[in-house]
Amino acid sequence: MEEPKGLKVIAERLNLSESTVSRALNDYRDISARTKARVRDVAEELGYEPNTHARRLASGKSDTIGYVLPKQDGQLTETFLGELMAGMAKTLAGCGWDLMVLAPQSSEDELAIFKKIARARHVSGLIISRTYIDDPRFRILQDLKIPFVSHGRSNESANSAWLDVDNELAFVEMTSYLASLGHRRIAHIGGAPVYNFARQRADGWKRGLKDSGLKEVADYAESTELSFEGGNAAMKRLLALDEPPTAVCCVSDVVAIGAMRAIRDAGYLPGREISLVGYDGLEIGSLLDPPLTTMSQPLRSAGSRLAEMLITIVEGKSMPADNQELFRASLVRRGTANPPFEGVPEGREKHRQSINSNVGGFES
Amino acid sequence: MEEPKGLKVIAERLNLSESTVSRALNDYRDISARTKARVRDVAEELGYEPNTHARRLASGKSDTIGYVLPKQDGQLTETFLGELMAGMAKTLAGCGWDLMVLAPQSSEDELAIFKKIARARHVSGLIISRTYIDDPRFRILQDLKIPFVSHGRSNESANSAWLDVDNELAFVEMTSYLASLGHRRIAHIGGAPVYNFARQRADGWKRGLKDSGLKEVADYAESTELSFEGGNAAMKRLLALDEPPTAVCCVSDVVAIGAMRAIRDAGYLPGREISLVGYDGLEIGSLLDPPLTTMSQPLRSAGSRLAEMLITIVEGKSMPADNQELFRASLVRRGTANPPFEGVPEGREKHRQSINSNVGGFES
DNA sequence: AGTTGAACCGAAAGCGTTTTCGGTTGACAC
DNA sequence: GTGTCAACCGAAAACGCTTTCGGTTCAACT
Repeated sequence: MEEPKGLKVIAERLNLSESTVSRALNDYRDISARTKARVRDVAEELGYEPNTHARRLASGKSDTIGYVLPKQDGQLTETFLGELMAGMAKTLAGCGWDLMVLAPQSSEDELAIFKKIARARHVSGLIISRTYIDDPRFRILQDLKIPFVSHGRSNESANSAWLDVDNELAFVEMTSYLASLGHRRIAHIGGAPVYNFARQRADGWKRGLKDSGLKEVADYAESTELSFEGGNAAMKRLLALDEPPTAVCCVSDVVAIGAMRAIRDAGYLPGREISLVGYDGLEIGSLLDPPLTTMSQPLRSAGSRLAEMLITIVEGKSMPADNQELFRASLVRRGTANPPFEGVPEGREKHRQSINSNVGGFES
Repeated sequence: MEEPKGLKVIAERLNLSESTVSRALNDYRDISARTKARVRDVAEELGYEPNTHARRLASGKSDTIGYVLPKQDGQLTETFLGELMAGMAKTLAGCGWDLMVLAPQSSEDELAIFKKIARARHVSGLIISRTYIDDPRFRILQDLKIPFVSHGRSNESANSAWLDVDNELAFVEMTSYLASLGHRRIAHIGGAPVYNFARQRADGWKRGLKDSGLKEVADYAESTELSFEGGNAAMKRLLALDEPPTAVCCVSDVVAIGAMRAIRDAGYLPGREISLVGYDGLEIGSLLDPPLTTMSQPLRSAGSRLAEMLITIVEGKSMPADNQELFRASLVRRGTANPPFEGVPEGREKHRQSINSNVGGFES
């Protein structure tokens, strides 16, 4: 028993034409309220669900947007992906849109994907992330006339849509906070200067120094890769300076944790001899010893907002340049940012002794 | 100047019919090699890209599979999502398939999504994760005749497709490893017993004890939520026992890190007085102090394999029950698993003193 | 010469919607 | 009555592809 689906059955059941049924379901206003109600009832009763492909073919819309996963330099263990995508998927679903994931393997692959989308148009818009200071994707997407929103700004993003966290402000606050605790020698461990957020954060640090009347020391501006090892290595370099900093602003929690390790290895206690603040608000930071002070940013709402913005752009209801929003990060005070250490050297010695008493079998 | 896309243009350029062009591009074998070549050349030259919706409508296939995000109990900060999805998206893209993300907000919502898919069929198959011991979704999806693969087994998964890690074996190995180091009092901090992996891991621990000739102590079987706090609280309970364990198998790295905290707070050093092993292989564990010994599982390849399996099932090339695969986790020896501590009490005292010298401002 | 059968290709019927364009009502005003 | 205007609804043409069903050609085999 084949049960023929579709508008057809509904139409036959009601002695209406398919077109009337279609318009009734889509709430056209040249269909009487009574008819609409009857149609909806029958549709409900039959469990009717429109055929997505037919609808999209006929209407010329795709009701789909794509999220471009960051190209994986190494492992793709971003903790924010889940929250971000959940935020997007939820709001999209609310409007009947779908979320598709694109996972380019390389820049060439990414370009090929973009070109394909530009032609096939089976995806109406894109959300990109991990933006670079000079990010060629902005122009490429504009040239290809693919609507998009970026999670993060770029030099190229002046007249495109974006949602970003005010990284600079966050690092101004971070730096000022450390200064207000009494620190005068505040360093910065930044990320690779290709990433736009890395530059913004470094700028914030510089401005924070200036605001607090501190001068910028060139040796205090470190830059490293966004990993534990990166933070570790950078902190080691800072510690080797003639006059090491007493506080460090870290570009990310992961880097900060690497730095903590270096601090420990040098026989100090993070948050005591050397204060530091991370960025990301990772839950894991709260369980470290001592728990990592950090700045946290909203993620789910960001995903949601990104989706909203993109939809209005795709539908032509607003211009890209009118969709630029700055979210704000907030300081999470935990244990690694404290006033400068005034203790006697013996504290340091004692600490080194016990912390580093290696029981054997430790590999790192 | 409207440039008409489609098969039509190609057909006209070559004086062929649209149907021939279509079959040429789809490599039908009743088209001569010469014609195929000519068609492909022109298609290439024109930058032809078939209209996805038209193709799917005509063929009745959707070439799309959906990944169901874990329902978020709390924050969705799974570190494995990125790798897993990248793995899926990559292999899917290789076959011309799309990956769509579904983010159910609740169980009811999830059911609604399933029902919709069952009717609209715009998604040909699903990948689900975070399976429960008794997971209603297995039967629901079978009843709705939606092809699916689960990442993780369940009581209900006997004749459905799944890919899982041999959690039990992993924990047997973990437990045996600790026993081989000389531990006799080995505890387990498990996850909520609704999750199937939690049960498997607990079972593995029990079997590992038996294999090593150790007897299972009821008080050593802790169960908690999968968070830092959960691990922390469970470890506190273990430490409060008359005869605390000397080693602990933790259901996840996150839980293990929480446990480490409790160990420290009690004045001990993880890996010295109390050994522990986590599970997940999180990179972050390697930068802890001491670095966390753990079991790591392959993720990207799992995502890739899940996608492959689902495709063959959707295409009817294999039965669900024939697609059941067990991956294997591997031990990552780092710093928190060592032979039982034989030291004198003073070591402990010294340690407590310096570790807990609270500089002030620590919140946790 | 007639038959057979590959090997190739075209015509045309879908696939299930949306949307344009008219056409038919009936009410209401002139 | 005739004209006008809403208010409703139906016919039919897309949308761009796939796929079935033949049809033609030409070589090879009786």
